[in-house]
Amino acid sequence: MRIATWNVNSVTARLPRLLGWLSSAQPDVLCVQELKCTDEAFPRAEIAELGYDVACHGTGRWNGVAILSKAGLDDVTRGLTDQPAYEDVTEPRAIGATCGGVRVWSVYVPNGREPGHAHYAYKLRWLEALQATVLAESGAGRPFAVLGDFNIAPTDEDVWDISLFTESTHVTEPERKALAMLRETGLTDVVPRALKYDRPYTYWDYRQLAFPKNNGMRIDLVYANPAFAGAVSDAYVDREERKGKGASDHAPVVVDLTV
DNA sequence: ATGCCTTGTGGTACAAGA
Repeated sequence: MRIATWNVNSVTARLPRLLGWLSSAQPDVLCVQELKCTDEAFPRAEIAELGYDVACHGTGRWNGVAILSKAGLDDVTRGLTDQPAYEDVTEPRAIGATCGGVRVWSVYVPNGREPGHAHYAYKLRWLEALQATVLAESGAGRPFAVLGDFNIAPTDEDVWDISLFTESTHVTEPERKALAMLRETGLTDVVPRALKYDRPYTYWDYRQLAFPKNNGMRIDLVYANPAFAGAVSDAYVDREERKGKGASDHAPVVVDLTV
């Protein structure tokens, strides 16, 4: 089974590239983030034509997550248990489903904006809710993984120049502690191969030639329980999809499983 | 060339992204 995650930065703007990538990479399951559209506006028919069942969770111009599956799509859950709100809005940032016996969550962790900002505190609270959901669902022998845009670089090596991040989110100790807590519940960081250069970055800013300079970050992660991680036969970042006109600023992360 | 930001919304700019 091939399972992938991709922050598409608007599913409607990315639709031609999304359809092309689904056809060429042929994932059985794709976790999508940053839909930037309502469920009504989601391009369901075009994706269904490629053989995918769709479960989406979007409300409009910000956020939005989905799971596309050719392997079954059961027990869909929208939102985390006790998911915190931001400015009184519980945002569409998490959706779970069971696909061919594999439980997956597609998540778009809040950005945080800057340390000290209310959005940063919200990010940490949100990660606590994610941990509670993981604790409730990742046990037993069923393959389980949280895939998505975590907006956290797990180590200093996961950003192109750590010296530029002294005042920034994505690399702070509390954010990394939240990832460590997820690992302590039994999840493993499934680190993909880089297809070029030495680090498997998944995001490059649109500005300042970040992609040609490989000024990237690894923030799109796959956190898997032992049954999932033990079945991984390969994992890579499809950086080819970051090239050219009309690309998302994130590249897909692809994981192959023996199940 | 992988190439100097992109998106949706609302209105002829702006917030948000990380």
